[in-house]
Amino acid sequence: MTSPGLRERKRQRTRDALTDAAYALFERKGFDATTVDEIAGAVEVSPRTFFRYFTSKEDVALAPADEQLTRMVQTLADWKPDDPVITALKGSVVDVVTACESDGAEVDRARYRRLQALLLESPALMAACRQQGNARLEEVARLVGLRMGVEPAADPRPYLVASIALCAVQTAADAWQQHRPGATGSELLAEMFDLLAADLNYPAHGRRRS
Amino acid sequence: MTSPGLRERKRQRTRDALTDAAYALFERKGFDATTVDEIAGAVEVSPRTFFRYFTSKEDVALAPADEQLTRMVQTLADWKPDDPVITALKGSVVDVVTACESDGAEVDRARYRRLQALLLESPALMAACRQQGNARLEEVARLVGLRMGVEPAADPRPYLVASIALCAVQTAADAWQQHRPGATGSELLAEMFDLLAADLNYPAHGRRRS
DNA sequence: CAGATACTGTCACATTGTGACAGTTGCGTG
DNA sequence: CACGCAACTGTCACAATGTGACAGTATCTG
Repeated sequence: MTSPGLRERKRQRTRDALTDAAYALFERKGFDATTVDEIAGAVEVSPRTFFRYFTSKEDVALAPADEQLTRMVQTLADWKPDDPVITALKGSVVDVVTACESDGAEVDRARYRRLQALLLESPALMAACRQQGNARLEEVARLVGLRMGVEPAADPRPYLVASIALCAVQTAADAWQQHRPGATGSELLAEMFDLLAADLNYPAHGRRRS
Repeated sequence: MTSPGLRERKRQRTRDALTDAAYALFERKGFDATTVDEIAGAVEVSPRTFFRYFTSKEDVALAPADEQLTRMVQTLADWKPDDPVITALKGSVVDVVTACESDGAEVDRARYRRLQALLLESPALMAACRQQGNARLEEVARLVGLRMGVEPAADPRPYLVASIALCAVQTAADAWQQHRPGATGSELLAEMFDLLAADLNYPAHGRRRS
């Protein structure tokens, strides 16, 4: 495995510098009040160049979450094929977050936490975040469809299940930030997935069937 | 009830004219390719005035959906208090859509259908749509929490249930547009809510089939 | 070294969205 | 009816995001 080449290393350095500068400014001024010009200026780079690394201001903020999401989808794709859908979904999500919380760098964990706060602060960023999740929906639905043995193109159920899984992740993130900032993300995620089946039937005990 | 006054009528006419012009242009050129300037120009109004009626280009496109959503939340709030959560959610959503499909004007139904197509065409509009749903999440979660007898501020489960309900609506809309454009919206919605409990446990009872 | 390739800065531009200000028009009061 | 208030509108100016085109510079490949 040869060295990545000077050009690529430089490019990665610029990208990291932009991310760091962006998060530093977000921390200090908030997401909305920070402009792309400022981020680019902090790295001594033209604003035009910023848009060659990130497609938008939201993109740089959501980049860490996007990597996590990529890992989750990949883990789901590789998951033990005999497990039921809900087990595979819960397992891949929990595993990725657990790995991050135990192996990940401290700066990364701080960044995820910071991102949660930014999401509460900026509706625009929240919208971009939901859109980002939605962009993976197709792929998750495909994997879910495979596992359920149905065709996502003809049956909306895989989409429904995939959407609900994303809901659980989103709700866990909200709970982490708003209700129980002390808990670990993996705990909350596991809780959410465990709640899914139970709550939908609420109050199922002693009700009429059909 | 007295006459609304000339001023208010005029304002409503302008608003309707903007909506009509917007949808006509969207139909002809698509959402992204239509500019606010064109919409305003078609009504002989300054672009500045457009933004006094709608906060954004997305807003004018989503206005019909927003009204539906308002009706659904209202119906949920007034729903028979003894029904279980899932029944109340399904019932209020289905009722509103059913009422629209039987009593609503033809132009309205065409507009909902057109809006679905626009959502598929424009990621920006889709993002705005999800944000719009998310804006009601707080309120829906509050109503769900009341019905479940728990406090949404301390327990994330009402949020989870509310999110999932919105997922079901969204998925029904997708299915309507993509898989079964012939079906009625109320049919599909009822189907989605009926699927919720069953699919989440899939295949909890017995075996996965391969 | 030499050409192909990638990266960057500069310039110009379209679009969305907002604030300030002034002119006009409908509405209620005397 | 005349008056003033409040709402509505247009114009101007402006900030910010995002894109296309072009030229110059650095890197990589042969």
